[in-house]
Amino acid sequence: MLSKKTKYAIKALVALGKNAGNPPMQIVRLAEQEMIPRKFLEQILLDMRNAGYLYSKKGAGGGYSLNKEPGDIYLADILRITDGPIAMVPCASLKFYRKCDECHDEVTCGIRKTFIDVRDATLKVLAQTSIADVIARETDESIVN
Amino acid sequence: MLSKKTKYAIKALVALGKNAGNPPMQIVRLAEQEMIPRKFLEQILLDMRNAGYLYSKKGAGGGYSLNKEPGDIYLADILRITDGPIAMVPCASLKFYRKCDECHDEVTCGIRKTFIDVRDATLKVLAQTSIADVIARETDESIVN
DNA sequence: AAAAAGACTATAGAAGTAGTAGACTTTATT
DNA sequence: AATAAAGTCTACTACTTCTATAGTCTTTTT
Repeated sequence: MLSKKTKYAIKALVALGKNAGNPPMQIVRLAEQEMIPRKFLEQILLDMRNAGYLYSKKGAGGGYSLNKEPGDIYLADILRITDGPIAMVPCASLKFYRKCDECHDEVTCGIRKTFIDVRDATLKVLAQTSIADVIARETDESIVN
Repeated sequence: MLSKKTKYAIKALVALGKNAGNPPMQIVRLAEQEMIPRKFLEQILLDMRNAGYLYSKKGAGGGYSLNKEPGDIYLADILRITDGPIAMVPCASLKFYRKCDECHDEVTCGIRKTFIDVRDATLKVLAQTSIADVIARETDESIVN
């Protein structure tokens, strides 16, 4: 399951994406608008900023805005910042590889091979879906289930 | 991330699959062989048994064996027993659907639509991979990464 | 100087995961 | 019939991670 942190992060990026062109948005406003606990959102935005996705400005008239085009921010990258690995087992992770505790022989592990397939299938979606895509889909009612 | 419970469950099913034809396997032996804490494994096997995947026999000479063909036990079903939903958000789950707390309008939610795609991609692998497939892949060294 | 914003660190509470304990039931063997 | 060998079931504890909150500091504008 996605953490709330990740959901909040995506919602914040979407909101900031829609706000592009306008003056930066303050944390408080974003929090209210998206129904996210203010101080929690603060941390999340900081993470995203430190990862280069957001630009922030202090002082009166300051706030947050996107530091990239919405079309260049992919969900896979966001998830990795907020939730860590995308793979379901550490030994199948591309960016957070770690040996599984329970695994003696990784090369012949049937479980690992299967979950590498799962990872690839998941990434095929998440690494190709950008914030712009998410925004575009919001108004597209063609997909029902 | 997969819970240890799920990993243990898969390993146990694989071991029991390989043991098919022989007398049932005792929990203690299975636990030792697969390096799974005995009492924890006990619970897991019970769950799998109550879900119809295992047959158990009490008393001397008793133990556990598969109640289905290894080819008829799919990872998706196991995961659902041990970890619950496969989707990354409750509102995108087929078997464990629940409304997301943060979501006002589900129909137009771009996040939901994307994670339905992820769910489908994941299921395409997990609902088609059986314990028999996992066993088969163990000896197949053709897949390296 | 004051006010408006974000930056950063620490901590607390809640929930979920992993593992342990123990008493009970069924079955086979002697 | 008694004993031993298994699985059954429920409760509980420890640990970790997630969610959220608090407070102090820094920067920028007016």
